[in-house]
Amino acid sequence: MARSMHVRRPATLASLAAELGVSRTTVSNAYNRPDQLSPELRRRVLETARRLGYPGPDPVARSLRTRKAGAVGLLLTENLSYAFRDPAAIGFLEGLALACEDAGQGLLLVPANPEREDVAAVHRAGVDGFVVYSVPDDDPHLAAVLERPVPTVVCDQPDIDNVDRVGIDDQAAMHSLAQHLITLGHRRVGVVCMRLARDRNDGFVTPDRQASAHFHVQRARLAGLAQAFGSVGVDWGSIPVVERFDHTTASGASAAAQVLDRDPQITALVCTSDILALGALGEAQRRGLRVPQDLTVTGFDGIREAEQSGLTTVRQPVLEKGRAAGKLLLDSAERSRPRSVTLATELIHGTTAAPPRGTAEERWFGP
Amino acid sequence: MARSMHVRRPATLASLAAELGVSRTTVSNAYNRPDQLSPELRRRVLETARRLGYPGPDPVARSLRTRKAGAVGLLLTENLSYAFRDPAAIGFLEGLALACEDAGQGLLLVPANPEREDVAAVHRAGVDGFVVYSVPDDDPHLAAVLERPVPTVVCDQPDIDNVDRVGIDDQAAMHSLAQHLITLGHRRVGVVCMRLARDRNDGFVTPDRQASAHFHVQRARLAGLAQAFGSVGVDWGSIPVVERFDHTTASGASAAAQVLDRDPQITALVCTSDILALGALGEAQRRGLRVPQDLTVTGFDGIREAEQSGLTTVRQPVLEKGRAAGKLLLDSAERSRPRSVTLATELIHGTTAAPPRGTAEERWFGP
DNA sequence: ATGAAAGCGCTAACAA
DNA sequence: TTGTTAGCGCTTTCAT
Repeated sequence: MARSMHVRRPATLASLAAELGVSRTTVSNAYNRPDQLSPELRRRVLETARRLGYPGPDPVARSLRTRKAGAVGLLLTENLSYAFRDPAAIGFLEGLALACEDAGQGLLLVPANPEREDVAAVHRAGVDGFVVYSVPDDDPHLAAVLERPVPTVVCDQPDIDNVDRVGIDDQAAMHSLAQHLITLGHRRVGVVCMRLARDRNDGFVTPDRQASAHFHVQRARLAGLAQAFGSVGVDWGSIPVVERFDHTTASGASAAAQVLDRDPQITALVCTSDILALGALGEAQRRGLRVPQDLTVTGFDGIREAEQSGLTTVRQPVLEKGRAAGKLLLDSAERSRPRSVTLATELIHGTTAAPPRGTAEERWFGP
Repeated sequence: MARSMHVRRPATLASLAAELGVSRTTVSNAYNRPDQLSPELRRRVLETARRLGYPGPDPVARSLRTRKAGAVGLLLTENLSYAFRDPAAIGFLEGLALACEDAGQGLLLVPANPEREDVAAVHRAGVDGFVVYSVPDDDPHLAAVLERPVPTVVCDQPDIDNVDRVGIDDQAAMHSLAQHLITLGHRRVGVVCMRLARDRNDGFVTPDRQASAHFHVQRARLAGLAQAFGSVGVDWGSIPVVERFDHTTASGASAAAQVLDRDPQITALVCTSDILALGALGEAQRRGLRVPQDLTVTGFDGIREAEQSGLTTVRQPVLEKGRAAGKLLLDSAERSRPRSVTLATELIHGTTAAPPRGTAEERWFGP
């Protein structure tokens, strides 16, 4: 297969028009409005274009003129490549990609490194709108996005003035999971959660930090737990809650260890994500704790790996979330803005939750 | 969190300059070259910008002027969302994202639906270069990319004039896997392969179609097999080769069934991808065939799921491939083009390959 | 069916 | 340090 040689842009629409002795309009029409042109002339234009190595109208110049980039920007909290390591994020991406595909729009992954506060990439992104996926509410990248005069949809985020939103009711979902554990008889529990703010804090979390977490999702899930357990008389302040910056099974394992070391008497370990829960499961096994007989472990998200392990968790429709975000953004019918979509979740009764040892409940539910 | 209201772009660099009574250059410098400006003036500019709701220089206009889009385009053979369902593609994407991130470049997923021959998305993409991942060599999207006057890197593709390339030696890798099977004693084998061309052909494949496959990767892998088995006297034309358009475990299962129905005597089933092999494993189980005692099954890629199943396969460094592609593209040092990177592969001796039943080899290797 | 004129919003020499 | 001058390459009324 051969390729024509051209290092520098060899021809422009204007030079092509000059060569042909026609106006720029005509050449433009040859590409964009074939019907505005005699077929014969169009053929001549296209042929001359080929001969001159004219690659067709420059997309950037066209974008400037038409005020349309033909792409949607995606802002992620994490290193760009993280999106491809977290199953939940992958599901979200797939859904979003689906929506973009349907609309013939590109999907631009914006490199927003949370370490550097380099907002330039947001400014540089030539897109018609942004989707923001689960970033801390004080993220400078988010602020930069909101300053751009393009429509935006935020995911897993609290309401923002005049901005569309899609998400789930994290607090209610976690509340119902907690309720389930309470019904089983659990009162003395431990918690493993994801990053609560931009600073790294691998360790125990004060109630204060819980309440003021900058990641909406984590704050809401913890609030759901605190509320449910608080309402049956548990002193939430005394419950060990351990935070991890990195979202990996290894983090889940080490966090679980930290909780279990602090209070070996806990009967249940609630994790705010499946990934963390999977790690916790590993740690339990390492310690010879049988799940669920000796220890109940729960997750959140409903990723496939969790399902395969029989994890008790909350399933959320990640793909749908992505698709909804895309649809919302691309559905430019400027109806009642801002719009808000809250998707349903489902409590998954897996095999990793059971009544605590030696309780009356255990006899009812079987050992 | 509040957001300023502006439906239409409210201000431009020019209007801001006018308001301030300074030149456009000065405003531009305030954003792009802070050092070319007295701090005081800069402060005034930025403050007035905020007051007027000026969101900073328009990225598209800037791109037009600077001839830099700050993004890399990715062209995939499949529906855009497919990339997020195939583990190998995900690994590639992760690697590519890593490289982009390092360079502060965005990654634009170009919606190239293989069904429609709609090349417009390629023309519309405002990018500084393209990475093309495993498309058929006659794909019109590929042709469109090659016509764009930007650098391009192709993956898993035969050499193209003047275009950088990264890949593995598919033929050699498959040859060595075949050699392994031959050593074990297999002669009567069946093959399950991925899509060989743009048309759907779910069924048996003629030798002709094998040799003229438009997907380089599949063609090379089949060639490696044919060569290895041919050299020990196997009549490759009599070997059942079944193709599947969709790349799923379900496809692998049904293709395996088709092969086994055609020739129940085969001792080994060679699949050209792990996904297909995983499906084949399921089908074998369904038929009560023990692997590897009754049937040997092999894959290709080395995805995690394969590793977990103990699949005998060829591991290729998908993440590295993505990263190498990105580096090649972004490393604009215009050295000796075209450059070509061939990464190493590794034969994984899993637990799904053993000598055929009742052979001398079986006695040597154990049952 | 084709052309002329008027920018889209910005940056980069080069001057002052 | 700041301003002037020229476009980057294209599309789009509005005429003809």
